[in-house]
Amino acid sequence: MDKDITIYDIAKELDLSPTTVSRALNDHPAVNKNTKQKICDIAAQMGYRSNIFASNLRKQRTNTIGVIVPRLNSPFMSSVMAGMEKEANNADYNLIITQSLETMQKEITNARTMFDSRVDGLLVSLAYETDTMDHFEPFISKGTPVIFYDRVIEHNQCTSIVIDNFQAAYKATCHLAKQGCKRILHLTANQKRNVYADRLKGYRYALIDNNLPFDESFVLITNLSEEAGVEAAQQILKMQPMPDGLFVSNDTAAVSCMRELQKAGIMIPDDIAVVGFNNDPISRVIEPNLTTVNYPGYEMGEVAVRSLIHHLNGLSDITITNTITLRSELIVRASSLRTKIE
Amino acid sequence: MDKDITIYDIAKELDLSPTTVSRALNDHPAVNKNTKQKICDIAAQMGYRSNIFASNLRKQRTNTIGVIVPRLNSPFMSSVMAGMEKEANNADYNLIITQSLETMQKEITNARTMFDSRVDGLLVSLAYETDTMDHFEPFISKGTPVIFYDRVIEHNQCTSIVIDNFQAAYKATCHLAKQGCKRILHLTANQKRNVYADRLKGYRYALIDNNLPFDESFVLITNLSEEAGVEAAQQILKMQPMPDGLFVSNDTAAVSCMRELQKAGIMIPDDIAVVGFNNDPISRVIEPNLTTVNYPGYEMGEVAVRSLIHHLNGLSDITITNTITLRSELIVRASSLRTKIE
DNA sequence: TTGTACGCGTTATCAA
DNA sequence: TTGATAACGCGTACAA
Repeated sequence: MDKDITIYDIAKELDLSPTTVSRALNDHPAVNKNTKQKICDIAAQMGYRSNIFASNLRKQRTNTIGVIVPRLNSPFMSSVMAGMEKEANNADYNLIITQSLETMQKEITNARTMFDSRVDGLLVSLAYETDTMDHFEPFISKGTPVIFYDRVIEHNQCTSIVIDNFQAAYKATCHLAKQGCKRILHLTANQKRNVYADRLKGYRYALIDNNLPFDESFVLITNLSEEAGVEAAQQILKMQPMPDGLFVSNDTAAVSCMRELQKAGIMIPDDIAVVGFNNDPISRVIEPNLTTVNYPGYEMGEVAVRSLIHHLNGLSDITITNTITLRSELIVRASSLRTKIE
Repeated sequence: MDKDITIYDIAKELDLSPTTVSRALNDHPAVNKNTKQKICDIAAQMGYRSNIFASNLRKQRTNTIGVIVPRLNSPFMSSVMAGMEKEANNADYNLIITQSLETMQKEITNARTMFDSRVDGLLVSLAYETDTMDHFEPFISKGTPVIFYDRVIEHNQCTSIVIDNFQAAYKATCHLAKQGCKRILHLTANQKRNVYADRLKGYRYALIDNNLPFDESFVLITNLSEEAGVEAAQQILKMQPMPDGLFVSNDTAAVSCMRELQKAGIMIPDDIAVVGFNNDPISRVIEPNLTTVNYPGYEMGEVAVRSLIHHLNGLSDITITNTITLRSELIVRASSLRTKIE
């Protein structure tokens, strides 16, 4: 339990002032080259480590970015985190990460923690049920930048980073229609969240543009978990006529739903064609391979952190940028490719 | 960009001393009930938020835990992170997370960052190539607890949290042997890491106990990526005689290897029986479903944080506890279950 | 080029 | 029960 070395210890050792030591250690130009060398040498030798708290307290800046994420353990979100960590690390920022576990209550608590931690900026993907933005106001009014990613919300002071969920869903649904599907069911989640609302919209417009009727009962709102996929399959099996196409808002639910349908003897894609969302690893493993939308999570994480840091460095202004949209694409695989069209 | 409210502002407002305000806000017993109420009320009203840095600086404690992880975006590691975050959140600790990306260089840099951030404790899973512990010494000599999880190393001051990799591999290999496999190949990773060294050992002992010969060329050391699985399959296809059993140290590589073998017309499990490791979601999706070792990542994360916090609170002493071993189990699925034994 | 002196916001100590 | 004061370690305006 050694005592920490401070700049005072170094100053005493070299008979200099703490000021000079501080300057030397921070590459301040106004310090003699030799002095600087001596200071750095002895600092290393004594095992000096700067005290971040004292420094932060003084500088009113933390070099820390707060991240609020619904869940850490999904393939998509863990890719996002990986991309964020890489960029933050490169720019010498730390990442404080918390999960809302899809509840607004935890999201509010997390925001408070982030605020108390004086993060320089905040990256947020909203929980399913969040329906107020009050917990982010303290950041806004303090001038701390807030960026939303994936599950975003319109806010005139915040940038959003998204993919074009409407377009992606539109294309996915059109693809199913082109494969001859007439009764396409959409399995998705809470309509409070842009990602799911936009996808539903894309689905509806695609139906219209393909002269297919919209049926309220063909939209299933769930939490998109593995279990939700199974339950959806059970509902689908009871429907008559059964849907002949399925557009699911994530791959987890798409795959579990497919498997449950297959267990019941449904042939995919011939009886029901299926499209998922995210391009998770399982989508490439399920048989038949799942058609899905490639969602560039890693890049989204990189872009989010990069934008935030740019803004913090005054190189850009996120209060002007409204939305950054990343490219996504439909990856067509066997689960939706019909050999013979009806 | 409002100015932050401090305890001085509150003190002035109520004509009290900052000391009393501080006490009231920290539930100190020696403060009048009414005074306390008044202080808390006005604090809330003024939007006071404690400055963590000032507090940390003064208390020499940060309520922050550092986590070093090889990669964030693997199903196993993201489960571990999720478990850690949950426990940390519950105990009012923050988590600073960094990835080493499997390089020792980054791991060292990360450790420095953590040290500078004055984390109260450090949780580490080692990179493939790490072969010195020097970067953790500063923590040890300062009395900051370090706990290793998953990829651990023997250290007389640190607890390790693991599963019994030897036993797990032993059982997996014996299972293959019982299925009639005579030539079992082991696909694994860098032997510097306990997890892979122990599994190789378990594999070897299982061979011995089943009267099967050990063949150096039947141990493939890779990075266990998806590509590595494909390359392994290509090597396997060239072998003669080909192996008839395959024990792979993670599911990612096991699955990609299986698929490549299947493409070449190999029947699984009849030509080659396969066992993976981790119980990732893909293991339940691949056909035939992959026999694998269930590795409780979420629990490992919880246990790691819980142990650390217990230690920090003086409720236990991790310098005494050598190792915490979590339960793991072989999950037998179709990829290794032979209908007819040779 | 170097140094003096103070403030960042909190908490611990001691005294009243 | 409350308050005055110092200290945590660093960075910076100002002075030399």
